[in-house]
Amino acid sequence: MPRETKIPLPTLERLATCYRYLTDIESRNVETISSSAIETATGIHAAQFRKDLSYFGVFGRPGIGYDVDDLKRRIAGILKVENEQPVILVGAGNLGSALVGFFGLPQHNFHIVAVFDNNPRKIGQTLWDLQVQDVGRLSETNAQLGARIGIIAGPAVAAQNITDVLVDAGIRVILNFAPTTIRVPDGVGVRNVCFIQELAVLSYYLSKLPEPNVG
Amino acid sequence: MPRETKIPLPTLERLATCYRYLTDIESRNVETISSSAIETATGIHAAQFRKDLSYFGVFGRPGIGYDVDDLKRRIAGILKVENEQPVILVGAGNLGSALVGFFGLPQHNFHIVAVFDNNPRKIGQTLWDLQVQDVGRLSETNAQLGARIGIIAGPAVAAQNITDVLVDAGIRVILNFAPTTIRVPDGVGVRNVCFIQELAVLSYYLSKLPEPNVG
DNA sequence: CAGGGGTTGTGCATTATTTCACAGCCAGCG
DNA sequence: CGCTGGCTGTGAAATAATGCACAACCCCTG
Ligand SMILES: NC(=O)c1ccc[n+]([C@@H]2O[C@H](COP(=O)([O-])OP(=O)(O)OC[C@H]3O[C@@H](n4cnc5c(N)ncnc54)[C@H](O)[C@@H]3O)[C@@H](O)[C@H]2O)c1
Ligand SMILES: NC(=O)c1ccc[n+]([C@@H]2O[C@H](COP(=O)([O-])OP(=O)(O)OC[C@H]3O[C@@H](n4cnc5c(N)ncnc54)[C@H](O)[C@@H]3O)[C@@H](O)[C@H]2O)c1
Repeated sequence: MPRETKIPLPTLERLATCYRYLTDIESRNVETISSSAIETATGIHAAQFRKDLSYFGVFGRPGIGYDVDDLKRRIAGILKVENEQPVILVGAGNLGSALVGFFGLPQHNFHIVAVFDNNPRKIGQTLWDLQVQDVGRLSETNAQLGARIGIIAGPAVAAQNITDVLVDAGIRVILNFAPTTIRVPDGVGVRNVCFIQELAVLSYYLSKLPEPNVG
Repeated sequence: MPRETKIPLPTLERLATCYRYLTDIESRNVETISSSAIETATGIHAAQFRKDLSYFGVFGRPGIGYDVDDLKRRIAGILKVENEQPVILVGAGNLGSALVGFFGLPQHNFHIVAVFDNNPRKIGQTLWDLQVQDVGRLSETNAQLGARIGIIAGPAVAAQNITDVLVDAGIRVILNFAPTTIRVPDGVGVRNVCFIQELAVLSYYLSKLPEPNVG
């Protein structure tokens, strides 16, 4: 029963998917859930899921399954999403405003606590309940906020620049929406989200799909 | 030299990343590029990249590297992104409007040609240069547009519903932004993009990161 | 035309991840 | 209490993906 071995990245992604699902069904009054029920709901292979949990010493009850409430708490503990976490966002454009207004974030304990931009026209504007601040003062501001998670929603050309500013301000992990690869020093984590890339892969799928068998 | 064997999904994702990068450097007048240069720019391991290309019979020149222009065209051909592709979008909310206004899409040949919603207040509104249409008429409209790529930007509770409508209208691949797992019939491709999941994984990283070694 | 520095394509070893399959456990029931 | 149907945890086998290492190749230079 390895407790602290290296965890495969796919395992973490599956746990996150599952966590999302558990928050869903929590509202309905489901008490316990089996790994195979999770498979049908999320597409995660049942044995895979059980093994994922076993990495962390999370166990269900044979013959019964997992206690929904407990399972959710345990996964939250693993992913460290039990407590509210401050997040700062750079780039108050189209995507940035959508993110600030996205209620799904606070619902999952991620709170955007500050928004920055470098455009004088944007600085000072109010986005939902936040005032856009000058990116030049990011470091200063974050010294007080203490956020360690940052989101890049600025243009690709500025992404590296923004990255450097974020890292300088003590940000330790970055979610990057700009369609470009950013360089970070060791000890800083990055995940890229690129819609175009997703569409490109879908486009490939599309070309390989058999013709529809409609009458 | 396997031409039409099963292609690993990571290979496609890497090609998409690389494609994005190539469009970047095309503007500057770079003629050729080596796999190791691609590695430093994108983080994709050089040998890996060469192997990825070899699946498709795309070859560079030993001692020289790859012709940028040609390579870009070849990858575009693989991913089938050489020609304009119509895309339809469901959900004219925060995220939906950001997507419609996102110039990166047409730049990469993806054109959002119609937007649908079920909220009477949204229907008829103009989003950039598109008028929001009633989702009830999606199938009818798409019979003319012939789009085969669909984007879901509606709420999670409606996602399955929207999926069914899309599939019914002849959509063959779906990019799903709703934080829920959707079921599709065989022969329909799906990719999910879930920001919360990304943040959750980052949150895990964060907890495992060594403390910053700042003086 | 020989030699050198640089780069590719790819078989093979290595590492990572998934899947199988089954012993062991649990609750309910007669 | 003993059996039964259902579900878990996990070692071992299978599959997938990556990284290595090197022959083959190309251009340039002298
Ligand atoms: N809009 C979308 O749906 C969408 C989708 C996928 C990816 N993206 C990517 O997200 C990023 C933002 O997209 P958008 O549509 O919101 O663009 P946008 O132009 O609307 O917003 C970009 C914002 O970043 C600000 N900015 C520019 N340079 C900056 C800097 N150095 N420091 C701080 N702020 C700076 C600009 O002033 C602007 O407000 C882009 O990289 C885009 O490719 C957008
Ligand atoms: N806003 C973000 O930054 C963001 C980020 C990540 C994921 N998401 C996800 O994207 C989706 C949309 O987010 P949003 O912030 O734009 O929400 P939103 O509420 O602003 O927009 C949702 C839109 O979908 C429409 N809609 C609802 N039911 C529909 C149906 N059955 N058919 C057609 N249209 C329908 C609504 O009328 C509304 O216009 C949500 O699932 C959300 O979780 C949003």
